[in-house]
Amino acid sequence: MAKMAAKHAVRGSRTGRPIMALLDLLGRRWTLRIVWELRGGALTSRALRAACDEVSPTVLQARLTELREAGFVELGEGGGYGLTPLGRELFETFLPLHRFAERWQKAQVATPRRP
Amino acid sequence: MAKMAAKHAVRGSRTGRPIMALLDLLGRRWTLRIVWELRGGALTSRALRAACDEVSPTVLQARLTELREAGFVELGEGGGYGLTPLGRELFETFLPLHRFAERWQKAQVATPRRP
DNA sequence: CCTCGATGCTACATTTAACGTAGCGGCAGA
DNA sequence: TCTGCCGCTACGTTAAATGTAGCATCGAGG
Repeated sequence: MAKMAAKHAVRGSRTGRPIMALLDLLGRRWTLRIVWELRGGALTSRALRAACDEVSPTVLQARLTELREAGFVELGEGGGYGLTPLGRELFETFLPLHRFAERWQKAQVATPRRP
Repeated sequence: MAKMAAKHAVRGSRTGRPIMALLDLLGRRWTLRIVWELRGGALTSRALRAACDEVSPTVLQARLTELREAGFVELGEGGGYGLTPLGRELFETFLPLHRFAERWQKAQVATPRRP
């Protein structure tokens, strides 16, 4: 199998199942977090970096590029990154995760660790 | 507040916001994919590995351990990994992503790439 | 008993991704 | 002009993922 495709094709995209491509894209470090932090509106790259616990700008730019190519994020006219309408849809798609996360934490403390 | 569990605490767990911990956990390679592949029922470690495009067993075991500690996955009596009730809830939480992914792919081909 | 095959899981060397720090060119305001 | 922030990049270091091989264990068949 040749390496094929451009820089880095989304893993799983060759399967033809878009869910695989999406799961791979979102399964990279900071990707989900970035979308989450942009939920309240556009942020400058530096503000976004601060919101993401001071990610290294290398990864931040890489993720932003990927997210822009995926059509989820855009760089506004006057600067600042924001979600596209599609990106906002994506956010709302996994928004229920928020409430789930809280129930999960309760289950965490309620469930004993490995004995 | 200090939960501070085992080896590597989930990044973001120190923020006290469970969504951060969850986003970090799910934002690791193959984690989302693993949950996805277990949606149809339990799989043996090797079958799961095959389903995940032959991930290296190192990462697979690491993710399975994390997912088990998180209470999303369990190792059945007679062998084979399966989702716990909580894990199934998690899956159903980001199940809408599936339909979104297909709309996304259409938007992908409709949107011009880099000229 | 003894191999055979499959299970869950690990070792380890290599490759890749992420990190951390510094800095670039550009542009607006003081 | 001199700050100060903008988006973005270079580059050396550290951490994670990959790929291949193998271990111990168990159950079914011979």
